[in-house]
Amino acid sequence: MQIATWNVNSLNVRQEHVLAWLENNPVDVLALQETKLTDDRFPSAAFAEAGYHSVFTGQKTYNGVALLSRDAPTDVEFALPGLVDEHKRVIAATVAGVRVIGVYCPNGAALDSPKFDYKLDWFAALAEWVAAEAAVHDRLVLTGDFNVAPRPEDTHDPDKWEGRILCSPPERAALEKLLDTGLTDCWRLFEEREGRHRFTWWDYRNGGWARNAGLRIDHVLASPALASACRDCRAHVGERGRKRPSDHVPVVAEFEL
Amino acid sequence: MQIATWNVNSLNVRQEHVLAWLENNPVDVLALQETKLTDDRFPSAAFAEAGYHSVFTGQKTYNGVALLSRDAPTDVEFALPGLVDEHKRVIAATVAGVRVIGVYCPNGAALDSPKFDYKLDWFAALAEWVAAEAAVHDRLVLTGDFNVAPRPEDTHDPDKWEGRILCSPPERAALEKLLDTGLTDCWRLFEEREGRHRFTWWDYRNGGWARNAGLRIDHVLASPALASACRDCRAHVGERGRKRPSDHVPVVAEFEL
DNA sequence: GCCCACTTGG
DNA sequence: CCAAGTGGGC
Repeated sequence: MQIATWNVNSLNVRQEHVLAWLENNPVDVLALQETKLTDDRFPSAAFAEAGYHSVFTGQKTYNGVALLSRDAPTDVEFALPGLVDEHKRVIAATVAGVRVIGVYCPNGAALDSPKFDYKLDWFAALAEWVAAEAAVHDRLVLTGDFNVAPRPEDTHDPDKWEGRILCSPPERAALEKLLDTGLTDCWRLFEEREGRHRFTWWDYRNGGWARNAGLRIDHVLASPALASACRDCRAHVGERGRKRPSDHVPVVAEFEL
Repeated sequence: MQIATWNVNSLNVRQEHVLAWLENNPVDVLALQETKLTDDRFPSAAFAEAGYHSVFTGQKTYNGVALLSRDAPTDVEFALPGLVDEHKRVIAATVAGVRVIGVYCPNGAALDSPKFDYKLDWFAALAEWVAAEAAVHDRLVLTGDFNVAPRPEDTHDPDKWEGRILCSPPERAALEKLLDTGLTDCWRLFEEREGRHRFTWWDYRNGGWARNAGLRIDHVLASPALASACRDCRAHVGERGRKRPSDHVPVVAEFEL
């Protein structure tokens, strides 16, 4: 079973990229972030044509998440319980016996911004909910754009990034708390393998991609039952080099179930 | 000798259209309107590559005119003398012994708008200057987007257009005053010929092109010496059907000199 | 409708 | 750098 995540930065603009990628990579589940689409505009028909069910919750201009799946999703939830939040950042569903939670975590803007406090509160609410879900679902995947690079080696330039937004101690602690609920960052199981690329996001600005100035901020986190069955986890870095790319690339984890 | 006019509605967007069209239609002079480019951004090099000299006067967002020519232009003028005008709407040059005046006449907005008064004042100043130029230059062409359809038959639907902006009596009188200086509307010399299309502009709105709801508002006006040498005048209507077209098409007049 | 400038978010 | 919204012009 393959489960993937991709922050598409506007599904309107990236719809053809996603369809083409799914054609070549017929994963079982794809979590999308930053669809930037209200639900009435979600292109369900195009994905159905490609053999995918879709569930989604979105808004104009910002945020918006979706889950595409080959098998029909059940027990769909469209928000974090226990947090009043205008932003559409969470969607969960059970697919083929696996609980999949797709998230678009807040960016945080800057350490001294109110948005940073929102980010930490949001992670705390997520951790609480994921702990509850993990208690119920043996097979659970939490995936998406976390806007946190967990370690110095997950940045192209630790001297530049350590302590800054996406790499600060409070953000890393917040991510760590998610892992403390018993989840494994699947990518780390395979990072020593050949041909593994280290990053999942490259800023549009300052030629981030040309300079390989990236971060690893998109993750697939798996419960013990799934982590032990994980056979691969990689970023599809080539997508960043296409025309009109998203600034994020897909990350795919494979499980032997 | 072929002299053409084209309101490109942003040369930034239409640069490739113009280059492709010139490749197939290597006219001697092409007058452009609505370049919407400041002079520092005018793509002279691309046109030089294609074998054209260029002179231009433009501004950000609005207006902007240019003359492209195979032969080097001389005696270039960049404005209407005798009118203080922020708008870059006029450019004149002598090319191969022909005085070419390229104009982007004001639209006028609506009959009761101050912009309408500006339009009439602008035409009056143009007529005065053209009369002076015509006295000096035997071979003279005044061409561009005049934003006036001279006669009912220059509209797709006279019942709708007569009396309205672009077709009102004062505007037609203002255009007539230009012709009174001894100029001929070249298109009328050939309008009975087969395969002649009647319009040069179709509104982007309401499927103007699909409905052939056009107007003839782009003209080539020639002095007697040139009018008697005129062998053809036609609109290149096919350009309106291309991808991301301007709302205007090129109009080409041919002179046997 | 389409194009531009400006703003906000990242 | 890229995307989306607003507002003006035609």
